[in-house]
Amino acid sequence: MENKAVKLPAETSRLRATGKAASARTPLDPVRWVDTAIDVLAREGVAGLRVEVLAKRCGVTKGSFYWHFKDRQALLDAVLERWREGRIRDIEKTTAVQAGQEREQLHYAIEVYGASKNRKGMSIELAVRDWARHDARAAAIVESVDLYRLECTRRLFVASGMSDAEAKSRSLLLYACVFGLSLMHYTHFDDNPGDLKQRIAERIVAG
Amino acid sequence: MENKAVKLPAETSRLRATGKAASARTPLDPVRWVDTAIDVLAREGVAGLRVEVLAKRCGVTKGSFYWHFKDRQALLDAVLERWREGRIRDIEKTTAVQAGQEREQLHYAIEVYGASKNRKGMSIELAVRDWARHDARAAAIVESVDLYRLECTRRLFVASGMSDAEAKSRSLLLYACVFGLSLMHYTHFDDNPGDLKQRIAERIVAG
DNA sequence: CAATCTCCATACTGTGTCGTATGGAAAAGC
DNA sequence: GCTTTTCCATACGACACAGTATGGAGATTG
Repeated sequence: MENKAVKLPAETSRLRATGKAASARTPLDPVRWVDTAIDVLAREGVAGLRVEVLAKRCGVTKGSFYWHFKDRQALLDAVLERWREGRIRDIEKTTAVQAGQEREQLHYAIEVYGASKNRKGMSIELAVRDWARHDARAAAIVESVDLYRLECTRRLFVASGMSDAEAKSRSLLLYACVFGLSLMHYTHFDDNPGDLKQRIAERIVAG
Repeated sequence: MENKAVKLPAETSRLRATGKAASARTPLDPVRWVDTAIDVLAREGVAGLRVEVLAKRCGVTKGSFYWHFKDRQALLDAVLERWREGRIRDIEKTTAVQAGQEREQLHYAIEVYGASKNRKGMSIELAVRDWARHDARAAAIVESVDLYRLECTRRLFVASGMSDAEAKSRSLLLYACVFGLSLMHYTHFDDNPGDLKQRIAERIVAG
């Protein structure tokens, strides 16, 4: 009666993955709800995650929502969990490297976050972080993700020949700078932002 | 009829500055409203700036608010303007230095922002920055403040002997890192955060 | 003392939101 | 074919919020 949200996700998900488009009757599943929720989260922040708004974007009404989720908080939890899983996978992919290529991989990690192609990902990132400033659950998720990230890049710095203490500080510097840059507006500060970013990246990873 | 908000601010302000405590009849002025608004902003973000909530915190009702301000947006604008003025003054104070002490002053600037004593200031900072992600007026204010900050620290880096391009990148690195650090949760990453911060600061300002 | 002005309370409308209750159409199971 | 289950629409109550209208108490001014 209470945890309908976890009911048969694999089954319905498979059903939608068969290529059967949104025909006469294609039932929504929690996955779809979380998808659109993250979309809205990226553009409006957690305050934009309102039940009726999401329902309209899904082409249904609230009735559907409250069948799939116990309440609004259940959706928020699902969004957080999904975000964490995605981040963990992403970090593992980004920091996987063969020996000797650690510095290049660190540069790549910085570039990926700062890339303009990844604007949506960074919007989600900032939205979740602001969310975490007022919500304990979000804060816990963010902290766990941060710890994982910091640890992965720390290993890269160590593998590239740094001391453990230095590697830790560099790792923290890297992510702080990446996130900090994304919430600053420096378009009119320099006419060559590419050179700026290059110098900054060099300062972060160079020995 | 429309811009009551700018009505005699100096006069009423002077009246409250005479030491006359909140006795039987001490009228509120826009300054008081903005004060409490910034207080709420620090703890709940711009979403917490609701008219009736602020009124309750001021010990009055909405009637008072709509006498002093045209609407909610007028208060938000006043908050932004006040924030900018405070930041500009603060930057000028923080980056004023006699020749030869530029590096020490840069270290001091980093320390001030990262200090735990300045938590409220950083909360406001982050709240305004998140606000700017969804509001054009806030974005304009943040950009102007950022430009001023970047320029001030850039001068310090130049005065400490760096090239102009390097000074620009260091200036951006400094603020990006300061703000980025404040929205990360790295408490459990290292048991000696002081050493981490010291290394990071050194990496930012050292030649 | 009367008129006016200042500052705020109260009451109201209208909208947006969460959550519940209930019914109903389509599919699945027997 | 009938029943049950699945998934959603509709209607409703309760509350929070922005903004307006109006009145009224206290101070100020003439």
